Amino acid sequence: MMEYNPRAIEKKWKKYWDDNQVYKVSNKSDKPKFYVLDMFPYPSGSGLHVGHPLGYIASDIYSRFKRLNGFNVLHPMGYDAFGLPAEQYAIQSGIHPAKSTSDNIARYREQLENLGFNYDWTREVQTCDPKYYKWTQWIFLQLYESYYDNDINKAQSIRLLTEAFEKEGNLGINAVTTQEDIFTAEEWNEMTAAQQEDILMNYRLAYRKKGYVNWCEELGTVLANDEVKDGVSERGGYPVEKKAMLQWSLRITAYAERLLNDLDTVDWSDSLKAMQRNWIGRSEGAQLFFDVADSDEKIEVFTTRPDTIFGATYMVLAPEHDLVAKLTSSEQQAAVDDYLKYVNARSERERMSEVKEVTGTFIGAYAINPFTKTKIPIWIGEYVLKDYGTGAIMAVPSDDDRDNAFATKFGLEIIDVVDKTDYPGATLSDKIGKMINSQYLNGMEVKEAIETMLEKIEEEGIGTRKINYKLRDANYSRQRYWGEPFPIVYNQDGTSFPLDESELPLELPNLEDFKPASGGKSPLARLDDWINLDNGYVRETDTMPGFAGSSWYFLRYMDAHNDEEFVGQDAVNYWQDVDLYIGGTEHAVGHLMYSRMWHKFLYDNKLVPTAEPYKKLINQGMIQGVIESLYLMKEKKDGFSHFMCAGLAKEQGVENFSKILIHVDFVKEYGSDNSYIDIDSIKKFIDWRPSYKDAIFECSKGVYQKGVFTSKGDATDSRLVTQSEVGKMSKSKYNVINPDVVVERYGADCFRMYEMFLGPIEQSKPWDTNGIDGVSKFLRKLWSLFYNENGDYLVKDEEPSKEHLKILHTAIKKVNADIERFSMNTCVSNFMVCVNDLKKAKCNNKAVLQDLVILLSPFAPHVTEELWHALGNDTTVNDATYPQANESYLVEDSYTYPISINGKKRALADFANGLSKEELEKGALELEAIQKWTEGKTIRKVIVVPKRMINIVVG
RNA sequence: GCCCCUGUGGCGGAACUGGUAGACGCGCUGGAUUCAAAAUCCAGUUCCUUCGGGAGUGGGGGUUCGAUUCCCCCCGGGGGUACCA
Repeated sequence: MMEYNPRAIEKKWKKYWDDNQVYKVSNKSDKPKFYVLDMFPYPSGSGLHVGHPLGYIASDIYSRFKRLNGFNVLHPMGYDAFGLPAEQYAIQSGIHPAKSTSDNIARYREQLENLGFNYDWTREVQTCDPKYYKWTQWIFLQLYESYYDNDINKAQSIRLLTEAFEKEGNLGINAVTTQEDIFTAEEWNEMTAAQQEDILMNYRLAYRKKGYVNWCEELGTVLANDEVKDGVSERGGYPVEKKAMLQWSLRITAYAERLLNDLDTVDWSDSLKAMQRNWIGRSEGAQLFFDVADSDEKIEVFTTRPDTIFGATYMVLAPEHDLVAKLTSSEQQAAVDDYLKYVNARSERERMSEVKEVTGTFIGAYAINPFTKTKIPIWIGEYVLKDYGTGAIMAVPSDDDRDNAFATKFGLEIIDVVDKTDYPGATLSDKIGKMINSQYLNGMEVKEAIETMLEKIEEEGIGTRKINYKLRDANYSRQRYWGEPFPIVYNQDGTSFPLDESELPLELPNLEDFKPASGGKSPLARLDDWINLDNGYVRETDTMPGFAGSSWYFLRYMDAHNDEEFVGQDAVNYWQDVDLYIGGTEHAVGHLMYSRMWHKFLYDNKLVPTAEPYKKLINQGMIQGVIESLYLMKEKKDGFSHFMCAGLAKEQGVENFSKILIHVDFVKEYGSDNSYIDIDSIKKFIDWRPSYKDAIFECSKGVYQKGVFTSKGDATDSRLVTQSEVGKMSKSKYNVINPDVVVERYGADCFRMYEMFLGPIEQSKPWDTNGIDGVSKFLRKLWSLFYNENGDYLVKDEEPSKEHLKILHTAIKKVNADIERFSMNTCVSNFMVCVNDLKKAKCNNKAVLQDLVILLSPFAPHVTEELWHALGNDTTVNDATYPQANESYLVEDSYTYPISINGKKRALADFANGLSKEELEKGALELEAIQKWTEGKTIRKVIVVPKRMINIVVG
């Protein structure tokens, strides 16, 4: 072969890998296992851009590296194939989501294969495949048939619960539940089946309940908390409102404490763990009751600051609180009604964006402060949330910013209870200071006072210690078509029944019209034949959310074709858990939280051997794009749109211009300060945006309009400078770079190495196609160690020289260490150094080059497979043995010491290894370059660190 | 507001536990080869400089013989979260 030809080489070896099933992985092996997982992609219609494969390349390198080091490596891929976008697309286009999804999957597969990944495709899964979602439905039913036992701290069969109810009622049951009323065994046994079922719903881990949910009108569905950002839907950015609906939920709150504590056992980034801890939001405090004056009612509140109770001068209930109706006085009825009307009219978004403004109203009732025994007014206010704590607070305006703002606005009493004069600069959230105006607490530090009050509250029987979580149960119903149907039917009373396991999977029926049904229902609600069963029962018409299928997919890869179990026990006991998970941070609180919960549930049921699914997790950064735009004058010129060069626009003040996005493909030297468009580019732009066909394009070289360029001097072409900035790579920014295009030009090996070379995987960085030449040159240089320009094979099988071995083993040592710490960018640098040095040293030695080929193969699998065979091997390089660094090749007989005067480097000098500290000191002081600095000065100290540096302190 | 991450040449980025700041690559400059270009190769490239040196890792302080690295304060960028009681 004459020169390095990636296109031919890559095609050839892909076929070889395929024909020989090189990447097929067995569940039976004597080798230690290693499981490398990529985050489950949703196959979107726009395909992959260069940002997506970043994590896939890193995981591919690592899994190849592990395989070469003697591990049996599982590295699978599949698709999170149910989801909203396909359905939204179906509504617009009429194309069935199954069709568009499978088309998109085909495109993804093609793009992924193009990059030479070592996936075992025989294990591919798709969540929309009935063979897969049979088991999603099955796990849901296990959740439905379980409750959480606080005494043994794990999930238990609901059968054990009903047995206990039959014998002793629910008094002795310590379970996670929303059941408040106590009942005896007799009462339970006398209940109707429907009544019993209602009670069980308060215990089931998958349960159905009417509650306030995030309703998105535009998407026609309910969303989980993590799918709502800033009061709008994460997908699409549509408004979301709180709506009371009958919905399925998962009792993830049962696992809050374990989800929090077990974060200490996994190797994840601090920021990711922090996000999860925040989302769980654990806080310790007290739950206590305030009596209501002239009433039997009590108001239950949660507080983390029981020490400040002597400063509690009023109470606030959430507007939706149950007691509001009961406690409102007739005089205040009109005011309360007005206020509730106002609150209900406000969208979630308004409520969030106008946080600064305090609103509320007095309801005309009073509570008794249990410690001061004074009557304090009860208010309602938006700032108290129905679904956190008890939906009611004791307000301490002196020690809480929100209470303070409220009290100030409405003229409520403020009593100082914490003296912070000892702590200048301390804020209210610091929880420090000395107690005042608080009877027996006076003089105590806050910490001590909290503990004292907690004891006091329990002693007096007005409340208990309590731990609260921000984490809410997860909405599990979606009023959509393209998701897993619930294996649930209802009788005429609305009581739910699970389908029998033998009836699974409950397949998603076919549909032609994908618009939501009326009344906030899924399109499935229109399928009368499907809904209504012969026995008079009806089916659930909602479908499961996206996180259902993705919460356990990594288990299915272990045993993808098992028809008997969701995963075979032999398989799961062999593969255990995921050793390395690479993916973006966007799943921090959604997918990662849900799948951890499912895993813990399966663990409680002894179906998986580990308590956590993902041992180590790396968040890859985003690859950003360059966003290019043109400056368009806000005022038209002679009725024509008028674009101007960025330079001219800046002179005239950019506020007079609007920025019009332009496709980066049209821009010359895009991304640089000098990015510009010439006449050719302008023509492309006009073809793309025909509304600007008559526009004026003005730059310092001249003016272009309607096909004519009028030069301002002797220029023959336009050079209209565009505005470049770094931002998200996305279809809507017209800056998407398709990896296929890069691979076509430079080859997959080059693309893979260049993505790694851009920088650390965790960091976000901009894509710049220009830089790829460096990696391309490197690969050609590598090739040139094997073949000269005439195609002559240069490799010689002889004894390697010491120099060559040293170059090789330096690289082995560094690359090995760098892969282990996922520093792929420095690995690429090390390869470049190695090849540069071998080239300079004119190395064509077989032993040296063969080890180099193995070392490089995880990064550039195609070219190394070619060279591996060229070296005379006839099995795949994947089955080679990874070279180990031999320190004896690396020893030097001297070291070049930097010699500093007062910490500032002044000279370099070679000293033989093995010299004593005294000899090194003497040698350094004798140097001419050093004497120049020490002359006439006192040498106070000399620090000698062998094989590092010498520092001379003079004064 | 709170929490987490981050700040190094024109650019992407190196520098493992404190020890030669700027590896490697892009870009740029000069040169070789060429009729010319591409490709390739060689040399240079942090800034200032009176060519002795001086300054320098967002800014200011500190610890140390020595700080990009550790500590304190401040500023900028990114992400998460938000009336969470």
